Amino acid sequence: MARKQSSTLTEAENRIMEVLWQKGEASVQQVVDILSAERKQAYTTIQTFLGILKDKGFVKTRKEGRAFLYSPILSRAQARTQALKHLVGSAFGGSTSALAQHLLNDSDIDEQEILALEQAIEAAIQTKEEDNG
Amino acid sequence: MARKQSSTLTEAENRIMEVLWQKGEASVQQVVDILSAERKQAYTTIQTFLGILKDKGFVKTRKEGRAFLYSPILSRAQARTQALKHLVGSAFGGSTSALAQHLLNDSDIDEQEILALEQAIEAAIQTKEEDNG
DNA sequence: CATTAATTACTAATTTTTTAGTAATTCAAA
DNA sequence: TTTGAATTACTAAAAAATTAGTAATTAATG
Repeated sequence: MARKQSSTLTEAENRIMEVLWQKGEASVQQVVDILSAERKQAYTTIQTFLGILKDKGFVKTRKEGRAFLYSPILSRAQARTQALKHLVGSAFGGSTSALAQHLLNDSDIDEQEILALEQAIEAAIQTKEEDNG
Repeated sequence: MARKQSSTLTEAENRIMEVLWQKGEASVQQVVDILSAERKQAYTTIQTFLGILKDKGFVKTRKEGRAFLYSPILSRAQARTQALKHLVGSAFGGSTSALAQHLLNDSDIDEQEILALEQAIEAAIQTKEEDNG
């Protein structure tokens, strides 16, 4: 027996989704061009991954002339939520608080960022209070 | 060509490290017994993973009678830092702030947890101020 | 219309991850 | 001291992830 398929985007999938999120819509060739700046990859490699993303329901296509144009169905926020849930589940015992604690105490987040975070939290609390009446 | 080996713990590796973190030290058999409550796995499967973890330098062994006892070299906090860094790098464009923002706005963290988080942040700020004089 | 360039569809191969079996060893007990 | 159970060492194999090649198709252009 063997492993089960990843519920979140794999790294290669994520790189490609990043392009689609940035551009909104792109052909295989366009993705190749953009990714080639950082990382040389064959046209057919990108094509394969776009096919996988299509199969998984993360992108949709429309035909423009001879080529397909790919666009995201899964949003960046959705992907982030999935990835975060996955990490919290596997590495933080399912506790978001444990993750937060870790961010504050053990990781290399600096004071500047903590203060920014605090303000974000204040804002979030305001919003939630408004939501709940 | 193909993918490069994961820099962080894989899921199966993590499950086993979790046992070692909890117990401090354990034999193959003990890990099997503990994990079998949740997930039936062959003795040799656990043995293989402990070998992999040894190769990767994440655990060390000492011989007790006929059996080896395994204990963590990599701490849970270190593993969490690695996993978090990896996630922030791949899914949050390298920005810890983006992760924090996401936690507050887009994920399903509830108000209770946000309040707890705020207190943790207050405490963290206190600590950092003390550190910096 | 034939050639060519881009694109798609299909196939293939390698590494990692996950899982487990078999053979050999070792220590204890009958 | 042989038997047996636990353990190790080694091997195997399948699914997932990553990468890319080849053949077929399509559309434009000389």
